[in-house]
Amino acid sequence: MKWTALIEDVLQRARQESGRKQDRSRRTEQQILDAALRVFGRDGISRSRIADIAAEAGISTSTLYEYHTSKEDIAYAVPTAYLATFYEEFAEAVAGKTGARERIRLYLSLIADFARRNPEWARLFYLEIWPSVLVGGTELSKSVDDFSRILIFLIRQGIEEGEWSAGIDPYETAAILIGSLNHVIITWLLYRRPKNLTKAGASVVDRTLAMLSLEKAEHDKTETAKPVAKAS
Amino acid sequence: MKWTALIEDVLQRARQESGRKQDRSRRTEQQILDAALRVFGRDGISRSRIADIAAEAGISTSTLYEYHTSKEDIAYAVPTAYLATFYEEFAEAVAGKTGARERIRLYLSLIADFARRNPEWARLFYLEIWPSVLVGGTELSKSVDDFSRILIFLIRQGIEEGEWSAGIDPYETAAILIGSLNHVIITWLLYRRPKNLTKAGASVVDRTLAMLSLEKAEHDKTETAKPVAKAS
Amino acid sequence: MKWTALIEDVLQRARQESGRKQDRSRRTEQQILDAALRVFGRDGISRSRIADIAAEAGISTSTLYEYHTSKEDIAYAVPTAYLATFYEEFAEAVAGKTGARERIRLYLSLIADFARRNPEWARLFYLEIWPSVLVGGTELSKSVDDFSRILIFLIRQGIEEGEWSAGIDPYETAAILIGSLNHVIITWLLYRRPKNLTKAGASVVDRTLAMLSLEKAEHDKTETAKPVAKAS
Amino acid sequence: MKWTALIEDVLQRARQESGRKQDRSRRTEQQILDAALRVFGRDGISRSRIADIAAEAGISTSTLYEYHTSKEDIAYAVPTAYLATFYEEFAEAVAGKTGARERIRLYLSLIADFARRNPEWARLFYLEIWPSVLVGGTELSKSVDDFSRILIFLIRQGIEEGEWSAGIDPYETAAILIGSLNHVIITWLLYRRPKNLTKAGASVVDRTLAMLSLEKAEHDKTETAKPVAKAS
DNA sequence: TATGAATGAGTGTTCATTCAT
DNA sequence: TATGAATGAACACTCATTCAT
Repeated sequence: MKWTALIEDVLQRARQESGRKQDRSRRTEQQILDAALRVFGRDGISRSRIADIAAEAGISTSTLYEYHTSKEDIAYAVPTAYLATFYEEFAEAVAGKTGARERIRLYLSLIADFARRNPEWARLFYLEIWPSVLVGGTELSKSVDDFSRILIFLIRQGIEEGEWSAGIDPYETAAILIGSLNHVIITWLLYRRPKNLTKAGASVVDRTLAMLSLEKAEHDKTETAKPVAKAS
Repeated sequence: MKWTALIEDVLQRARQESGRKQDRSRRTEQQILDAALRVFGRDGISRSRIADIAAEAGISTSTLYEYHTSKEDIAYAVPTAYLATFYEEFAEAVAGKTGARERIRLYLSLIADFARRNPEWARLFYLEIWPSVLVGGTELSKSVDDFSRILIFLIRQGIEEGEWSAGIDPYETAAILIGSLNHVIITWLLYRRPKNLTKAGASVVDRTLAMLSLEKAEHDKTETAKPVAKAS
Repeated sequence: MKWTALIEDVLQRARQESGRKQDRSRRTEQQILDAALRVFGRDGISRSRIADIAAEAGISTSTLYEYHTSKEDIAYAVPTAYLATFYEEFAEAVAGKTGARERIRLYLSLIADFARRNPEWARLFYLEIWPSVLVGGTELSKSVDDFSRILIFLIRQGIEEGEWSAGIDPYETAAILIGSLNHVIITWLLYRRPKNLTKAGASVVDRTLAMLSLEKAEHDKTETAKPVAKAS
Repeated sequence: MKWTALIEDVLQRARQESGRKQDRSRRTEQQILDAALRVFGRDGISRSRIADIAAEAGISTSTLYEYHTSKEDIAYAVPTAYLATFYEEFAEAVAGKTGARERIRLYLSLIADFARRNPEWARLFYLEIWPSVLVGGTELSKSVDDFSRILIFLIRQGIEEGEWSAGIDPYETAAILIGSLNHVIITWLLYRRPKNLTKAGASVVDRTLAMLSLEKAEHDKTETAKPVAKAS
């Protein structure tokens, strides 16, 4: 699969037209999502009451049920909507970039920056949604999986481009890149430290990427050494 | 603070033996914790019902209240108990090791292995407890913090021992080490992949440690290069 | 009151044409009644939702309210409409018949046959409407009462015609005739047994009527016997 | 199957030990059933609120749920309990009777009398439960079926005893006997007429039984006539 | 120590009905 | 005439927790 095709695919999954046409509906829907995010972020999903969400959205409980069939449904709709925005942002920003390394750099930095700009969503996503993607099969869980999918794709691309060693496990590399970043983000969400998440995110991304380059260099050295040894 | 003092401190906090003396009580208490772990792991903390835990433990709900004052109390007791076991195991195993690098290696590998041996607890800990350490101030949250504390301590020690660059941020290094490992563990919890967690854990630990060494080497080169450059 | 007057009266009450003139309205009204019958028959009145009825009728819920003021209103309109049809059918068919016995025979047989031809309505009528005619005073409840009224009238007529004993209670006789038939109909509705309701209905009607005749004969014998006894 | 075996079977199905042992429980259970009967009888099952039942029983809603898992469950428990009582009463009373005719007479008369003595239950049973035995498979629906089963059994026995014609359909005969009686009972429930249900019930039972005897006599005559005709 | 019984406070969800367009 | 949108009033059911024995 090509890069453009992958992005298209991801975008398509993320964009979920609500089917509603009328203007009023659209506005209400947005109000609900905003309200839900605020309430979920404040109380946590399980402790949130839909009555609160409705009140926060300025509508009645029953109206909320006109838009979402259950509490669970809302709990999924919120991250889904934001995920879509994130992927849109990324798709736009990545257009100018070539080379796997640069793309990964952009991707991971954007993740951190997006979390900083949407802290309530990030809290919800990293502390509640992600851990419970257990409930597989949902559209959402696929969208979450896309997170890794993109990274894995780019790592493989980087290997092809000779950026990183061919011998390494892409999944492990992905774990290092995204795991490190996640840890920084989660720490920020829990303790608001380090102060500047965007900077800290970029820093850890640059560092891990640099380490991967060093690893490649080291690897190349060893590889080259062997033939020489044989030749002698 | 010295290493031994740190470990002592951590152990002390973790060991929170409940004052129960009688044998029967102890057995019942253990049954409760086992049952709670199973139920929490299966249904998630918020969806678990204490009636279920009591049933699983083979006692009546009211009896359960003789041992724990509330649901929250149980939710804390379970991870606490395991955390204590983990720290005990680590304290024992680390006794023979010297050098920050070796200790970190042991520490992180043991984390992965412990998760593999106690998957239900790991599920609970990584997907529920950790993300919600929000509720700060508790003894538990301190025990969880000890996780990072030990690592940070060892990284600092490593820096002192000249193992890693002095210029780096220990917290970022910790984020890389533990974030990578966590990601591997969580992936395993959610998808049971990679198959062998102990091996995969050790692998990612070795790799990140190796990368840190390369980083140090690179750093040293640059540092040494400069004076040379100046000298020229 | 004369037979023709009774029938006229019954017909008039049953025919409660709604004032709608326009063609489209009429068609929609019919669609609503059909839909309501289907939904009521399927889910039972109390568990039916008007949203379902509207959907089944292919219109919006709000449109349904243009035709009926409430759920109760629909619940009455459906049986009323069918009851009217039934009485029309009966009025037409009975025109050629003379004699109370023949008329009763026709009446009861038609009841069974009508139920067979309109099983959904029958289900609604026998299992929901009839039992709850509790809510008296309505036009509908009067129409339901007409059911018995007609029968009672004919039984009295039969007594006058010397068909049955004068000493018997017409209400009890009616209970026997219609109770037996109802039981057959209800059994059919619940278990679809006997297979052929029209036949089974006719059979039980004929049998009960025959039994009434035997009773009359027996009665006459006893009555005649007595004077004879006295004479001796 | 023998008569005694049939009765045993019916009784066993009807008697449903609640499993509760303690005295307080038993009393509460009874209070619930009494309250439910009152409320159901007053408002109809679907319009009854369990909060009302609980209040009527002098307990809290949640306590009610300790005894019954759902509203439906209560709706079944009430008629079931009374049905059990009825079968007990019948079993005791029938002990002294021999002969199918006498037994049927007792059976049907007892049905009417039982309805008179328990009018709230009768209202519930005849106007709500019976019509909706649709929901088959329940223990209750079997207990309801036992109603007919007993009658059919006795009719067959009567045929064997030469009480009634062998040529007739027992199910139709049952429909006549029980349908007539039901109609009388339902009329009484709806309009409180005739005043004395016990008497009216006994009357219609006696009359239908008498009619069946006349039918048999008539049948015998015809049967005997034929051979004679042949002999000539 | 153990438990059967009881409960208060809560909450997600339904549905008939109205209203502005 | 038709309907999309909105809602108030209910209501069944849950569950952590207490208390008398």
